[in-house]
Amino acid sequence: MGYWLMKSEPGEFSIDDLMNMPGQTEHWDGVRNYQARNMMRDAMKTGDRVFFYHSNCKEPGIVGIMEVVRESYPDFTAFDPDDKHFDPKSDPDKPRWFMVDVRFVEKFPRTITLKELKQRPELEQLALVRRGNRLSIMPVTEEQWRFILGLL
DNA sequence: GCCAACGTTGGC
DNA sequence: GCCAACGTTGGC
Repeated sequence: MGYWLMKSEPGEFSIDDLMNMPGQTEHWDGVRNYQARNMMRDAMKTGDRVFFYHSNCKEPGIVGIMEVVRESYPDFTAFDPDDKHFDPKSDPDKPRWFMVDVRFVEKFPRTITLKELKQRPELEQLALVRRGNRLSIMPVTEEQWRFILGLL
């Protein structure tokens, strides 16, 4: 099984929003970064576990867990001129952007804050805490995954 | 709101 | 293919 971390601004889409979706499931649209896209398109598999990270907010950190329930397919928001994430260069016949579907699994009793994650030498290699890293989707090793859960 | 870090764009 | 200009991310 693969492990991941995905960021979202809670003002845009929070873990509570995911909980309240029909089937507690939503497509992870709007990713417009090639590295992040490649991970979704090529590496994320059904059943993979994903940390839900709240970014650009008062208390940035990991707030819960979700699960990949559908593997990559074209991000249709790129085709819609009225959509915030419209990209005229993405053609329905040759889509540039992809997404996966995720389902809510668990909301933590508290946020595991970025501050806390940064203080742990065990997580030095985690992309999230590396200087200047802005990737919105990143892999997490099994060891890192277990260690982070142990912080709760 | 500031700004450092990074990715993308486009002229040459 | 280089690189300056610009836009975005996201912590603080």
